[in-house]
Amino acid sequence: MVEEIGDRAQHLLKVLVESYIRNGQPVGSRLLARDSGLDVSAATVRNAMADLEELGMVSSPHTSAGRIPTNKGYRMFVDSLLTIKPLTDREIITLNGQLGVDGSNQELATSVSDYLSGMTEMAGMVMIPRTAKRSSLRHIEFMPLSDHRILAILVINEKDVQNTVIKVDRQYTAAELQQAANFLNSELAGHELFDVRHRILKELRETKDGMEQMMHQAISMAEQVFEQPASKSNTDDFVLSGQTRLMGFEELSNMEKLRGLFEAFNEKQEILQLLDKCLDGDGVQIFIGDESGYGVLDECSMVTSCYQVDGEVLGILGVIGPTRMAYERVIPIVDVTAKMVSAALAQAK
Amino acid sequence: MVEEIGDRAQHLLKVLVESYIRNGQPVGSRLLARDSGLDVSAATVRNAMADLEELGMVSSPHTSAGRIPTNKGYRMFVDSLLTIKPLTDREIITLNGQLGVDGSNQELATSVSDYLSGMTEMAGMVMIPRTAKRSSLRHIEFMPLSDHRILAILVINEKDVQNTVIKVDRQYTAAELQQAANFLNSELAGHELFDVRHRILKELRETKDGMEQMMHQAISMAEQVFEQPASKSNTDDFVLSGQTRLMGFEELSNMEKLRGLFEAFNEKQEILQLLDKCLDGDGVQIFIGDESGYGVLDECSMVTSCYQVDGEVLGILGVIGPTRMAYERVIPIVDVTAKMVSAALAQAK
DNA sequence: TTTAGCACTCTAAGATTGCGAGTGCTAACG
DNA sequence: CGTTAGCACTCGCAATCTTAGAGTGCTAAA
Repeated sequence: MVEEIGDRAQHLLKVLVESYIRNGQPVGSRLLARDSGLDVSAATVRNAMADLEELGMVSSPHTSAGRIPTNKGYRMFVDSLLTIKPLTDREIITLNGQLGVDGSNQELATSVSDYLSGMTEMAGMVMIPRTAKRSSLRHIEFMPLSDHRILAILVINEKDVQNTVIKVDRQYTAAELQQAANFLNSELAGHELFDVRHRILKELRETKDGMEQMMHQAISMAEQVFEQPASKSNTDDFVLSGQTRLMGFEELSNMEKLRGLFEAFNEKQEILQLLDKCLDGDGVQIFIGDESGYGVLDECSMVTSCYQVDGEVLGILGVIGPTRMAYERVIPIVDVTAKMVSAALAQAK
Repeated sequence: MVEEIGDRAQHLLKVLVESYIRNGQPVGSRLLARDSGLDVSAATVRNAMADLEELGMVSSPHTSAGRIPTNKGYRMFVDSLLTIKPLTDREIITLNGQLGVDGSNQELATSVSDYLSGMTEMAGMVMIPRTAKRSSLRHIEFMPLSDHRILAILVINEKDVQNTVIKVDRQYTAAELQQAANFLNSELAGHELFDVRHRILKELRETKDGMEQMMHQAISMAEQVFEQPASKSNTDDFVLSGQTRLMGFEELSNMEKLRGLFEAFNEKQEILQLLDKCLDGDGVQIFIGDESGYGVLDECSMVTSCYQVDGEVLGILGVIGPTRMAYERVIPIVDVTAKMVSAALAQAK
């Protein structure tokens, strides 16, 4: 099971991947022998290549081209061969300047995503998971609409606003709704959304009898309100930017592939699912090619990391680009960005 | 100034454009002579073609290819030669089924845009102009945040909510803010947004002295609130869908062009500006190629129409696709869609 | 004014060729 | 036994050439 790879072969693989990432050209034995720094002949390198090919680390596009890394080769490269290149101070300062904590989460996410895209020249993404355990209800408000409908406005977490239309069985006056909102605010404000969903139900069951009619109705309205956001607000907490940069890469010049990719971006749903998987892992995570089991990402890799406050994961950010990307640069960028976002959020709390 | 084109030449141009739209191939004189239905020889057609070329209606990619229409040729075609093909009843019914008036404007716009994209197999777009004269303020509400900031929530037009963070010079209590909101609501609720922007200023000036401190402050808060939305909410009232369909067209297989186009979609700003121009015109309007003076739309055309209620224009909708599109189908689709949206909105009012 | 005829032009698609890069194999070497 | 040099072989790429076909413009006749 354990695949044996000699030190020299490992080194050669490393140099090969680096060369291929730099030039995008299949790497031949002569060139590799020269660039490796080892004092061996091309023939020796060829033997090593044959071994690596057998292990599925490299492959040749055709008989007389050099070798290119396979996904498995990339995997080995990033897992154990990669030499990370730390960010310069200047780059870190730039990032810090971009991070405004003033705006809403949406705005923060957008600016971070832009930053990631700009630094890597690929597509940047930031996701705020919908479970959002940290979000607490600040205030709730009702407003009568026509046709037995009510507009409910939730203020969450200091700066985010969410609104939902619910339907009720009769027309309510503004005063009635005010009363209902007052009641709900006194009961629920300050609690976390997750808890709210459960406390509501409990309260309804337990104190069903001894309550005023009005409160009864207030609670059933609240129920309606808190049912929806889980599915509806899903799409709003994912920001992607710089997609068009991906059009510049040769490996994505196939229109079919590219179209599939962009359609996936539009769907969001599937990408989100994929990102969900990263929530568990700590530190930078990398999906190479279709490791994600997601066809359209064939020739792409995702480099992600989660950001967190007080040890609790708040979300995921990262970049998406061609598999042939400069990992040694991209990885620290994603890593540092995640840490700085974490810090910024902690400070803002 | 008036360019003379004989009846036969016009007919030939029509057939040529139709043929080119269908096949995407330059049209030669022999084929054209046959398809035109006229009883003339290819040589005669050639003479006519030479005239049309001189007038700038057609051009040949190279000496021995057929002719293709120029933008000017397309323009003449859609202006005076086109035979519109009405929609089938079934298509109209489908559209009607898709139009839900329940949701917010945003949702309505999305579904219409999807419909347009689906029917034409190109990109659909729906814009709600930001001037939004019809939108009236329903309710305003303040909520204290930390650091001398206040969250202002506007309810507009029955179902849309907008929120803005403003900064003030001191901390206000919830009660104070409630009082301010009450005052503003009594003064402003029910008025159109456009008017509100102006009434506020007036009122400030005129009654400056005889007012309570609180109201003074309320007004200056309101000023801040109504300043921002003009620029901020610009981006939210434009929906585009099916962009990826454009990737299927040969004329857009040039990566540079395509990228420019998609970047323009992301910017939104410039497209909106363009759409603004259509607001004046009545009925279906068509931009062919770079008539818009907007480089990235080189090989594209836009077909738009505005939708309105009570004779007042509410917004623009339309499709964007390659210049070589089936106008005789697209035009009625856009036309009918605009009318049905108008009707749906009138009914909902 | 229209038409037929004709020489001419240009492109797109094969076919052919040579070159260069790179391989795999084998035999020799330390 | 790992390493190396040598060599025949394969393959793709680009350049060159060829050919077929489509279409044109021009001219002269109807």
